[in-house]
Amino acid sequence: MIEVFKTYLKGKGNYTEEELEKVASVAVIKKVRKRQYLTQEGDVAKNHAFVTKGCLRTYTVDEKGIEHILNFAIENWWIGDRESIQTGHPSIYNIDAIEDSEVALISKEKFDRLCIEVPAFNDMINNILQKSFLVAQNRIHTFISLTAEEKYLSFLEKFSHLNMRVPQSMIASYLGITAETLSRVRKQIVKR
Amino acid sequence: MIEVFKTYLKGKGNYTEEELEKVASVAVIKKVRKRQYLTQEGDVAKNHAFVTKGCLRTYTVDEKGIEHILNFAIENWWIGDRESIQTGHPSIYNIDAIEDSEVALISKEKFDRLCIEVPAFNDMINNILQKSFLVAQNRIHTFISLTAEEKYLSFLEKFSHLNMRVPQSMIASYLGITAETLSRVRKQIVKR
DNA sequence: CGATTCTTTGAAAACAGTCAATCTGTGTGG
DNA sequence: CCACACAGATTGACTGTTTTCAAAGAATCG
Repeated sequence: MIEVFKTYLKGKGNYTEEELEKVASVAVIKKVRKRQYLTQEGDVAKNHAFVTKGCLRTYTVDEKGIEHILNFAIENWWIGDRESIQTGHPSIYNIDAIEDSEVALISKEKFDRLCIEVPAFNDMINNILQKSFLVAQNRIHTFISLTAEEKYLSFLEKFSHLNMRVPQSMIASYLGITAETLSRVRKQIVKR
Repeated sequence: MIEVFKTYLKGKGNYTEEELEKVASVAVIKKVRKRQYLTQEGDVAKNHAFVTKGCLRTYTVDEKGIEHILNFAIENWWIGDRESIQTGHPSIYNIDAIEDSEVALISKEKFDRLCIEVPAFNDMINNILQKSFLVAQNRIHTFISLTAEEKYLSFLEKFSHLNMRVPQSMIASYLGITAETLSRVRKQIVKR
């Protein structure tokens, strides 16, 4: 499945054949089965992860035991707690698989070295960061300005492919509403 | 006030004297009076802005005329719609001054050239981007997991300095709640 | 099929929003 | 210096939305 990663790299940057090999060679493929953790709250995250297959999520669990999903990642997305990786502090997030999945792991050290030694890689990562920031900004805007129903509709517009793969209760969590509310919201939408 | 910018640069990256001058020399100082726009919805943003004095905000106005504040920026913060600057699409945000302010403007072209010609600048910008992303991520987490009161308390912990300078109604908007709700929340907190 | 997970539904309670009125502090012009 | 206007904050009464809790119904999987 390293091919998925290589194909992705080709599409995202101007890599020479050599550089491509260099990047791909440091990645370690790992299978993560449904419900299995990639990293857990309290761990110090050591790896950046690129999803080659399946679907994972980043989330926290509060005192009441309620899960709050911060992100989903499917094929061709990156996942991982940048904060913990960079700072070396324990992560506050859990990451686990929603489907049987496969990821390409790159350790912090190797990742940082790639950023220095392969300019195309560095540029690619910064582009992704830039895009991630805009997506986050956008999501914040939905939280401060939209109702539950509008948030769901906006989610469908942007991430309809996720809607097919992820349980509704998790989408509700991602939107910051309860599963019951989402169920009712959907009923309302269908009615019209 | 360009000195504020230079001091900031010195603290944020390993610049030679030359590089420092090069960066500072492309910045154009602009005064923005209270309530004056820096950019308006529909404009194509042309400049990155660094705040040397005062306080500005990024916000949208919905169909009902309600303002939704996405960000504040005070001294030593950057502000500007990266999306519009990069893509050349009209901005969906308004940026205006909350206090009489002063910003250092750097045009897209000059900014991009600095990123290429001054590695320290490029690194600094990417560091800021990384940090901005983490802050945004964190804010998203407050939206999906906290009540109005908890969001306000969390805001106070992180941005008490803003609390002193920004009207409550704007903080409410930033938190995605109404001014009335914030007022009641504060009353509750004082009671205890 | 039985077990488990996910979704839907109902009723009541909690929470936040709306609208309108009042209060407070600040600054301006006469 | 006072009167007045204005912006911002508070309060009350009411409405509407969302959550909570509990139970019942689908759907999925071994």
